[in-house]
Amino acid sequence: MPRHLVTAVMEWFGDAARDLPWRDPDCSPWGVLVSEVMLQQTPVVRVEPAWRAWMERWPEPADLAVADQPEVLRAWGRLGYPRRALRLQECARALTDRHGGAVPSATEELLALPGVGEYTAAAVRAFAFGERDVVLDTNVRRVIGRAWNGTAYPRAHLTRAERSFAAGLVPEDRDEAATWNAAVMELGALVCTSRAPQCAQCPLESDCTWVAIGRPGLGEGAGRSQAWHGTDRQVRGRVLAILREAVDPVALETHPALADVDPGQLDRCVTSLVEDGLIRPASGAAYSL
DNA sequence: AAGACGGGGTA
DNA sequence: TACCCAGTCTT
Repeated sequence: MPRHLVTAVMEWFGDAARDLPWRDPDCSPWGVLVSEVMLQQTPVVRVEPAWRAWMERWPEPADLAVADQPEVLRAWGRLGYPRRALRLQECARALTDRHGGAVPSATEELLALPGVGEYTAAAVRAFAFGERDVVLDTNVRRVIGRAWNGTAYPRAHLTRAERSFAAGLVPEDRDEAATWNAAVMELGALVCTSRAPQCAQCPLESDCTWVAIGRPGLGEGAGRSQAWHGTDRQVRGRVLAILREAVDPVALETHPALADVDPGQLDRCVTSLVEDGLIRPASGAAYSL
């Protein structure tokens, strides 16, 4: 196992690490957990201001647990996947109910929390508690795949073999493990990017298997572009955007900003939003957060 | 194992 | 315009 690659990434991180508020040594485990949930599919630059406002408003799980849902959804704003906001509040309630208002450090307890899956549980353990764990997000998988395995893009699903290989890279030492997890993720986010990797800036360039074989497959593994325009997801987003801005309940089916939406699709989306608990029927045929 | 689920920045 | 992003949950 070429350990010197691991060392090179950790040394690179010493100079290149971004100064992010949830990396502050004084940041609470709750702050780390909030950041990780927000960062699920939303880039750092958009999360940072929302995270600061969120933490100022609800500094502890107990604060968020008793917040009004419409306020929570408005604070979530345009981060996307708003069901995460509801899960985060459910998570806060679970923390106050089951864990005395604190974030647990045991994997099993973390995984039992709403909105916390394999990645987030590992990330909280590593970044909030300094535990030695295997943190595998899309960045880490891409770096390992390229530098050690010579593949341009990771598979759609995490395999047992991939998890096992990544585990073998994590340093035995607790502090080094924590540094490695943050460092390799940062390398994937800043240098070993998906579309346009900056190999000339990479500490692994001279040791990278993928570079050695000529960087094959760049731009290929992209898969089919996910449809967006006119999808239910887009319509749901538009409905939510209207209700976030509204002071009073809104009659959606006659709303001018939704006039171009097929009535059947609009009805389907409104129904699903109600089922998801994101909106609720108000007076008459109007809806609100 | 596959599909659903937001939204905006970037090339 | 197309692609990408610190994933999770449901079926």
